[in-house]
Amino acid sequence: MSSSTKLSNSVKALCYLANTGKPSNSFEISIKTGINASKLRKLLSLLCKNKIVKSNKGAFGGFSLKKNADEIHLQEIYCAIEDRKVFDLHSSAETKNNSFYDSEINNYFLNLFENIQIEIEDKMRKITLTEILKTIKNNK
Amino acid sequence: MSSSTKLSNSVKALCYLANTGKPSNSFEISIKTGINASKLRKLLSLLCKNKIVKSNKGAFGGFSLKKNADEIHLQEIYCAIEDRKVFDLHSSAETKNNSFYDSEINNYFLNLFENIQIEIEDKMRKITLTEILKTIKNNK
DNA sequence: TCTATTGTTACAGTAAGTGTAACAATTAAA
DNA sequence: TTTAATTGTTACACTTACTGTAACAATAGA
Repeated sequence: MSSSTKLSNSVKALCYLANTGKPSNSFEISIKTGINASKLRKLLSLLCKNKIVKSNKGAFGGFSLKKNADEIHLQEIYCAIEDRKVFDLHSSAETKNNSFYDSEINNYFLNLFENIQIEIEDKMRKITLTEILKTIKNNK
Repeated sequence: MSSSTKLSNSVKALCYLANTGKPSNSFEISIKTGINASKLRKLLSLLCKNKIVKSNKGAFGGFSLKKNADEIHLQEIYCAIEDRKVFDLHSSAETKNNSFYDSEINNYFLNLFENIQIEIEDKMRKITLTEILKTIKNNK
């Protein structure tokens, strides 16, 4: 799954959980969202580790939100499911030659990409699940 | 090449061209920057099509800047070499079910990612090759 | 005409992503 | 305590994308 597909799949699942209120297992969420149940469990287990979602094994178990929808923001969802950065500079293999400002330019871009990453996350930090739910309901 | 590696390789080549002043062929740039000559020609041909670089075939040909370094900004380099977006929502395969706000959530993210893309490009539009050269020389 | 160079295509090799299945671990209910 | 349901994780085959390089046609100046 690409980083953005993971994010939108996670939000789909979270929106469903926010709407139903009650705990739902991966099969139920799979049917309602169209996302493969195994994929869902992978994503939701990451969200569990980050205290966004609560899971219960065993009979009548399932997933539910661990916080209110207005306390969950996009940035923490993104961080929970994504380890990689948006921009990813492969400065390993080709950078053994220290010719012509090589490392200076790499550093320049590492710095630039880091700044961009911070801005994106700032933007996402301002968006809560509640707002997303509101937006999509208005557009329906 | 990942999108960011392409960008930094392009900037490396452009910095070299800005520094030497005179036309240089792909082999010379390859030696000085450590980037494969064939790769360089691919990148530089894209930059040619976008009027950033000038190329001359035949004996004593090569590449040179088509504009002054302070007229070349990062955003146009990025656009010249990159067709893909930073975030890329694969909304094709899985989205045939129109279940549970599926298309609404996809639209929400398409819109969000588009806004982020615009902000990144705005940021890049403010950075010229001259500034990059200045920064890397200061950090040397 | 000849030589140097770009621009483009092709290709083999590698790496990464995908979707699914399987199953161990766990938990709650009976 | 047993049973059934469910998560969490691993494995795997499949596909797709990326990579680096080579090759060579097209081109243009000497």
